Amino acid sequence: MSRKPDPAPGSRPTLEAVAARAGVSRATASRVVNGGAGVRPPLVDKVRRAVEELGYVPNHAARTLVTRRNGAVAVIIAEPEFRIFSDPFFEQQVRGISRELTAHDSQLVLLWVEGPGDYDRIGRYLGGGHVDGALAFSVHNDDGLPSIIGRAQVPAVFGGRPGWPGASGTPGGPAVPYVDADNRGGAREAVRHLLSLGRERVAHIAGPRDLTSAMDRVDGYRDVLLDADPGLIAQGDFTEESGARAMAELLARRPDLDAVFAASDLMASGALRVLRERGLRVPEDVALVGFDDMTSISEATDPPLTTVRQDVEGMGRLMVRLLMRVLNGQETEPGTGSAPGSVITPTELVRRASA
Amino acid sequence: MSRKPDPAPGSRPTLEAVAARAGVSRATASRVVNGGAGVRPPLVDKVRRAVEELGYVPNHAARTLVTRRNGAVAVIIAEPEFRIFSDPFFEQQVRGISRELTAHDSQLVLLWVEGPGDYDRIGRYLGGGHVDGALAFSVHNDDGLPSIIGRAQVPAVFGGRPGWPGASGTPGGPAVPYVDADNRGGAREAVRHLLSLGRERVAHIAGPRDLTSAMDRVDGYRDVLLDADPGLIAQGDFTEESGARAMAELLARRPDLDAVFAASDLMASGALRVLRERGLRVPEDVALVGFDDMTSISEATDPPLTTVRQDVEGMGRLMVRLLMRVLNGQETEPGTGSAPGSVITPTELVRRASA
DNA sequence: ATGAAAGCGCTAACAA
DNA sequence: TTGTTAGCGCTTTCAT
Repeated sequence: MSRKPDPAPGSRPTLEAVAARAGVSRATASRVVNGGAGVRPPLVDKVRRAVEELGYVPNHAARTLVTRRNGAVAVIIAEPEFRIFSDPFFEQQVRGISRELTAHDSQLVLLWVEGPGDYDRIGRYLGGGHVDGALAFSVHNDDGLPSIIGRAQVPAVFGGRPGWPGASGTPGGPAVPYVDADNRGGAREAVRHLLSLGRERVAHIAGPRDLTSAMDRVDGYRDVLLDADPGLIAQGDFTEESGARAMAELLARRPDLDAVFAASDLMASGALRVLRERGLRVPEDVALVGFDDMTSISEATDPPLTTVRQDVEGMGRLMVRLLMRVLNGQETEPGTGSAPGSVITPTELVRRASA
Repeated sequence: MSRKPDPAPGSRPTLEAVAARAGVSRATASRVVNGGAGVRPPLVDKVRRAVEELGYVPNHAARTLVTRRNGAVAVIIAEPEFRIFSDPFFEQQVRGISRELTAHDSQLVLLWVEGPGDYDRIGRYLGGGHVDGALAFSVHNDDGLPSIIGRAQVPAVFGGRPGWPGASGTPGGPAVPYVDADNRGGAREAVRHLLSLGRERVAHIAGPRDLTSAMDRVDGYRDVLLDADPGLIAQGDFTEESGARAMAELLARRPDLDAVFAASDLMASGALRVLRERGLRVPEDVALVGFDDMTSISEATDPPLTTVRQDVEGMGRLMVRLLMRVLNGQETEPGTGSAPGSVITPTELVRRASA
């Protein structure tokens, strides 16, 4: 009877069906489905009821096709970080992202990069318009991810200040918006705290050289201790083990040190272990400050760690907000040719017993 | 000049543009883009070149609209499990899923459920046709997720045999395909191993009652020890702490026990701790077998744990394969009205020093 | 306030 | 083998 063949039994109802049932046009049905602004209440009601009865759910692809909005954001996680999901750090950041994305009615599409071999696939995906934007984490400087993202021309926000050129606004490379903690400021605060305690020989256990967060913390240390003996700085890699090694090194070079600022709680706990093995009391003989406030560590050590806290979940949420701002074009205002702004979130010194 | 207005500078080239540039029809261009079967080589070349020069990338939404295929699969993770990402178990399973999905040119969309309040959102998403199917994990019996997925009418595969009715093929509820390890068989093997060692009073530390995997392991234990003293079974919840408590309980009830089969390595390690505190030697006085073979635990204990291994990554991959089979309709063959099959993967006893 | 109609970019019959 | 054409389901001017 009907001109158009009846829909297959398994297929979902379309807007058309809703409109028919409500006795309105597709346009009106669409308006109602999208908020119903400018439609008279009785009609709104009719359509709503039809939607209900038919169990209508908008077809995403069709909508995307015309609106050019996907309602999805990619979160790119490279293997080394994923491994670190055990690291409360990452879990928290992803949780923040997930929550904020939900608040923006967007979905999280997880792109798991296991190696450079996956870059092609990722690039194709990003370029294919599957997602409105991407969230990535600043990994090591030599990482190829940034350029992949750049080529895909997809709006992106980084977690952590990227270390490659262009990130800081170098002409040539586009400025990438990022969200980072105030690592430098936090480090300064940690060191100043140690000085305020009367400590005079404050050592530093630094994180990996190719991580901007680690380097920023060294810079903060140096900001306060302008003329610090280079021998007071030892290199670590953010692991417990490296913290222990670095501590041993420092003790060998400067047995007279009376304070240590470690660039991560994990390294601080390693340092603490060595300190105790050597019979040095914390904080009496050596005061110790960590960084991150990973409570599973900082509250568990004996004594608990004084450390620098960063609001990791908040940083995750901020990444999303920044991205949304870019997506909504609020960054491309005609007057200001300004690049999308990055955000530095404040840190906070958390005093516990170790310093 | 042209009938259609020139595309906006920012927009991506369409198939139309590629076709025009290659001097062919859209249909031919489409054919080439999708493999190029049945198109003569010279044309294929031309089109390929045009694609290259224009940097053409197919529009996903448009393609999905007509093919009704998304190339995306949702992985639904509820908060409690996400937390367990620290659990190598989950990380491995998701890795398996991710790899297999990639092999099938599908994307992983992570749906993170923080609580029952999220069910609506999840249901809407699943129903909206954003994904071709869903992968979920069998959580506790009272979980509402299964029904959400059922209502959304989206093909799904579960990790772990669901505990709710219908899962086992109860009429009324649709049978949900799942992938699970042979928990019962593995448990039997563990207990038989203990018996083969000459042990006569084998106790069991069971996992949570609302987890089918845990209950299956109890069943396996009972299969072998038909007339076991109920006092030889103690209740745990898969945590280290609960394993310790259960061990203490067992020792109080049956000081004469000479073997323990714990339903998880974590609980086994807790039991081990208590055993040693009581001055009991493992395996001399009490032989101990765990389950899971989480090497970070089983290889680290002293003595290392004899345990039952399951191929977790493989199970993840299998979940995807099963789903793909459903998606490709290979399960709906006219003749067989059979429900999509579930898969039970074999386990393997790994002998170390504890038994 | 509502409806008619024009596409969004692509695939898949169907023709040629 | 290639091209023509008809939609997929939706949003959005533009009329009314």
